[in-house]
Amino acid sequence: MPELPDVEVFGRRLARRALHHRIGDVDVRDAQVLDHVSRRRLEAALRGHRLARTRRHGKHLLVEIAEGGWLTLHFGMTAYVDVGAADVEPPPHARVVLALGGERLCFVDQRRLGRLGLTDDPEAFIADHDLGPDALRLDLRGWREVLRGSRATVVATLMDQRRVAGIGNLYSDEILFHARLDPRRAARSLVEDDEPGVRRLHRQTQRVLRRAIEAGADPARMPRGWLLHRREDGQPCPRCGGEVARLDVGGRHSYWCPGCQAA
DNA sequence: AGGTATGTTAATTG
DNA sequence: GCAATTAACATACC
Repeated sequence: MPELPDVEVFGRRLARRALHHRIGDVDVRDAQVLDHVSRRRLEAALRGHRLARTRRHGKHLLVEIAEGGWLTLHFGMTAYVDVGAADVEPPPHARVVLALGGERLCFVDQRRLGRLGLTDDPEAFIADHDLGPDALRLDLRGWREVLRGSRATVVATLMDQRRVAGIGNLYSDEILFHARLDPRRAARSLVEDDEPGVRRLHRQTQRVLRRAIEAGADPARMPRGWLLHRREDGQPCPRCGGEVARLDVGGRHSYWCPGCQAA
């Protein structure tokens, strides 16, 4: 599930409960989730040290280690951060568990596509991963640049982490729905002859992502009028009642309303 | 048993 | 070089 709002929520959870404690045991239960770092090196970087603050870029969460360095987390398809009391059993599929005083911090990942690593330099980390600007920090001018630079469709552009970081399948559909844009449309055509469309895209990206964060990234708590409750071919559109359609983009399914997302 | 899943990356094709 | 497509990764769920 983890797109920008999910990662933001994980970061806030961690910031609220896992900072400033002295780290005890570093229990790597499954080394497969370690990203180019050995158990030894991870333990040396963490044990006896403290987490100082969090920072998010797109779908990546970075956690500064007070004594130096940053922990990097990416959540793949199924990973999340769990913080609980030290005496409560970690959830199933906890892959890395840090002891933090009375608490324990878990990186949990059923499918093991998530990754946890270390970096000394967040900027270099972002550059190495070829990440574009974070979707929430992109202003109108930034959007024009992103769209102008792409020859792909607007839906592919939104999901391309190298162009703009943080938006995946679910939220690209939601944003385009509220911005009333046809996902198949060429990104560049927006800058060329649809300034109002560019403005809607900017505005709705902000609105949708912020609102999703407020809802704790839990779809059940998001507004009833949102498309994500109707992600199935033939479901009624929450705005016009027309049929939601499926579009296949890059091997996954995207949903939109041909009735209200004009070409 | 087979299809599906909100992500990333490499290989392939046009 | 760019964009689109496909497969692979790994695993639980329906």
